[in-house]
Amino acid sequence: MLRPTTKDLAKAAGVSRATVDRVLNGREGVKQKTVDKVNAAIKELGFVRNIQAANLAKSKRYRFVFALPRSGDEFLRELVRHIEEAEEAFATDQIWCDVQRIDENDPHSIASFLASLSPDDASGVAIMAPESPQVRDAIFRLQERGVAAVPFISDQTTMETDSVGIDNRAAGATAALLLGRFCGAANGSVMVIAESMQSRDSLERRLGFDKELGQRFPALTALPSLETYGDEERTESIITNMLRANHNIVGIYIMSSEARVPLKILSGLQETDRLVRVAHERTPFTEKALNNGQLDCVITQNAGHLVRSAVRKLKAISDGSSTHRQQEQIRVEILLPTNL
Amino acid sequence: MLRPTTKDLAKAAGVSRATVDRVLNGREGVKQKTVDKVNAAIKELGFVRNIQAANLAKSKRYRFVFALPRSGDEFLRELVRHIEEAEEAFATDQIWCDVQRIDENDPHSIASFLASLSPDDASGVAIMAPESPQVRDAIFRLQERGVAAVPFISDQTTMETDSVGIDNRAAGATAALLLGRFCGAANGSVMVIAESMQSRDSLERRLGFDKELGQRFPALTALPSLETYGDEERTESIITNMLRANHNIVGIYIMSSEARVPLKILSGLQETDRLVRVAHERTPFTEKALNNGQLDCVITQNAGHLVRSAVRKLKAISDGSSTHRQQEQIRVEILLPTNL
DNA sequence: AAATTTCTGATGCACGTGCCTCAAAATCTG
DNA sequence: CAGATTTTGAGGCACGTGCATCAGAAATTT
Repeated sequence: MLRPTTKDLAKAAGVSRATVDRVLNGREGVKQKTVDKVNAAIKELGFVRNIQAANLAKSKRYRFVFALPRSGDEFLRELVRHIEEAEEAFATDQIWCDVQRIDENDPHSIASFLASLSPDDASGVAIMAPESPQVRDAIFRLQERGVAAVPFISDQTTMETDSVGIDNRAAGATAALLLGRFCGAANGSVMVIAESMQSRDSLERRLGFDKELGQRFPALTALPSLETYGDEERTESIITNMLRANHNIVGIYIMSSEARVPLKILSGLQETDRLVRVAHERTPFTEKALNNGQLDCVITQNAGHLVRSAVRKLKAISDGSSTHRQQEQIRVEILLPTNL
Repeated sequence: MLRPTTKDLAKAAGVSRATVDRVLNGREGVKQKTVDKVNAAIKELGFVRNIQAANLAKSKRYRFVFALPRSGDEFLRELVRHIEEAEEAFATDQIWCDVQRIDENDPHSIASFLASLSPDDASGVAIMAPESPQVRDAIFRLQERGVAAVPFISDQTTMETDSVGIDNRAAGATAALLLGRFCGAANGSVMVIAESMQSRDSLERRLGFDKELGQRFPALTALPSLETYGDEERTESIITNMLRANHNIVGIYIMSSEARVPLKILSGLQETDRLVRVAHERTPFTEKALNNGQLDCVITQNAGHLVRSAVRKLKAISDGSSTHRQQEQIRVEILLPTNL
């Protein structure tokens, strides 16, 4: 019933607690033979280090930094809110969380920010920034210095196992499937609106979307992606132009994580009522849009889960333990007016 | 940067650590005035009890029992799997989990099982059983004895705030919305299959389903619920009879949490290919069915989340702390072949 | 065999809290 | 005011682990 302690381990291995301690914490000056004996005992007894007690002894505290883009609209605000909530929820685990804004389009400044972090400032960092060689290198050097790091929401190919976020191809495919089915038997074309096609996330969503739409709904054609660059005027003009040029549009897929502006523009236009509209990310705005029928469906990743998963992953890396895969997989969620 | 300790509290309140301790742990023999002083200091310093250290001192271990129905098919198996996984994941928190099978239709035996639990055996129980006066009373007495208890998946009206599970009306409504939209412009009727309409869960799903279908899809009519009682032969006969009697069926809603048997029977029948099929709960079987097109959509509650949420809730009750609402709300998830 | 080096054991303090005892101080009672 | 009672303080041990020191044992080299 009780978990074995280091004392039990020592007895079982026929060594002293001091030696067990040396082995557990990888200190040198222990014969291989003795190390093996201790490891055998660990296995035999099923010893699990009591991290609470260990942290207490070390008076260890975790400080995790969320490096988030400086720009952004509602989705980002939601993230910050959830980070603050997580800070409270994890308070009993001696975990502090901070948000640090970074210039997502300036790899150099991101890299130098990461370079400035020492293990004393932060036990871990969750980084939301597009992939770039500088950032990738900075992350590696961080890890070498003993600071945990996980890519957050935006992919970094280099470290896929530890990244926190959804499978964007699956998200795109899901959007296609729902949009297609909601269109019924209609045939026509689908407008796709993105913020920018530079990021890997957008590319993957588009890839998944096209593949699924092509396979399952031959009657529907996806139009080329419109890129808003986060500029409201530009958004308005490209959308109206696209609608003018294509009279057979039956659906709209808003791929970017900030849906407010494009959707506002669409709602202002005539004759777009019958269009099936799918967007990404739960925000106060998309919730309202679902409820009043401006959106038919929202594909989202649970912002709270994202944050908590990042925290748990960072803590696990810090502790040198492993998290449970299953728990940390972020699901592609589908939001309808009925399941908000 | 450091969290204040009981020592700091004592100094701030101008009392000794012993008195702080008496106040924190609600021991008597402290003047109200002193209690107030300490509480004021707690607030002022933002003191948060270090539960890890406290548990260490008490050498507290949690044992949580999941009381699950003896009968059941794949969904229940999934639950058990997740409970075992949670046991590992929570090992570092000194938490043990056990599964105890109960006779879900015998309130008396459930009540006597609950009555047999003492705080020494279990720090908390998650109970999956239909509502009944005996069970409700037994739960109350458990709580009085200092054993935490949460209703698990199946509702107990009496203690709604602490229950772990989805909003079944929302689940039913979501099923209706998807089924309706997937049917396109067709009109006809919808077959509804349940295990039994005795349980509150089924009633609520049906309620949500009917309301949504009625409001949004006047062209579709929901037929009366077919009850399988978990009996395969019976299931087969009622389904074939229903199909024979209604030639305008366009969709099927399998409301029970075990979809395997009904769906197997449907697949064996001719002419049911074009029907839109919606079922509940993710299991190896429903996953396969989604992939090969036997099911169009699955409404589910994440079994892993359910289990972990129950554990966290039980622990929080045990600790006398509060969990964060947001995190513990179980979402109505929608599964399509693209987002498995 | 002696000297040196490498390895191991014994011991003790620390972390923050719970819980216990004993004595001292404050308050109340008659 | 004395005596009884309630309230408070001081101190110490425990939980399981990390970390440090020092002495002694074992292995290796000279």
